Amino acid sequence: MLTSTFVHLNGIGPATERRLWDSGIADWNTFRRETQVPGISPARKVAYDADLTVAQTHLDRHNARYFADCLHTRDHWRLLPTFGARALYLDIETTGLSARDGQVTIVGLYRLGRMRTLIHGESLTQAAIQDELDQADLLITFFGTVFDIPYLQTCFAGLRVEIPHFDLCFAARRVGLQGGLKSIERELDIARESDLLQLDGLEAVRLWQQYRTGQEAALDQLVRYNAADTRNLEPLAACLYEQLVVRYGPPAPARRG
DNA sequence: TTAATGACTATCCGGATCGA
DNA sequence: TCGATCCGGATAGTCATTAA
Repeated sequence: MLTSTFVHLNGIGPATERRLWDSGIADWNTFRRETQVPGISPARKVAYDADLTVAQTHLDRHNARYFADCLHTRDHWRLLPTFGARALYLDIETTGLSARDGQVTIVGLYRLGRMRTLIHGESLTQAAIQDELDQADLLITFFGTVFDIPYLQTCFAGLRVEIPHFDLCFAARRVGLQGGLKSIERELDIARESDLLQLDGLEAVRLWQQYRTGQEAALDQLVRYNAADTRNLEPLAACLYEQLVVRYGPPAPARRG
């Protein structure tokens, strides 16, 4: 999918990219082999060839950060096959107040098949979050561009997010799935433990308050709730990716990594 | 309830093409 | 080579949506 992408080139949008695909130019190599491309002047063709060579170099070096900068966030989903193996799935819980007045209570991090839970007052530090981000190639959240990441960056000034960010909330909307994480999970038959089905973000706030008054079991349930939210982002991302490819990707023969 | 972002829409402007 | 035309990318403004 990534080597079929042309919208990162200055002056090429979705319509031109679609036209390229329809004319048989399905990937970077094919584009560069052509001596001329209809609708693109020879001078621009030379510039684009150079840009694609640079992009190929970064792809060969597995440099996801390059594509974070040159691709619109709307198109970061295209990076899933290439960088998904080293994706970091992230979900936070808070005290329920605004980022200025509140606190992060739990940070769930799922990477390489391993769940890590950072708890306020115990393991939750800026360094721990930064360490996970630095080791990942792709960040995947639900509504994280609006809520999780800005909240974390308010609580932990200087936290750097330099990797591409695939926000599943807006991806879901683009394929016609409205609603929050739980309702979309139900719609796509993504399972979670039955005793966690009734929980939501506000309940998570109450569980934290109960834990602070000494109820250890509340923390256990909160951690499991957060882990379910975080882990379920993986099958949700895969499902949404498939739908995005059908809707916005190249014709079937060109759909590769 | 608040804040912030993406989606959507309208408009503008630049670039490519084509004919004289 | 120049000018007219058209296409489409860029931009600005507005609206809808979601998180805890």
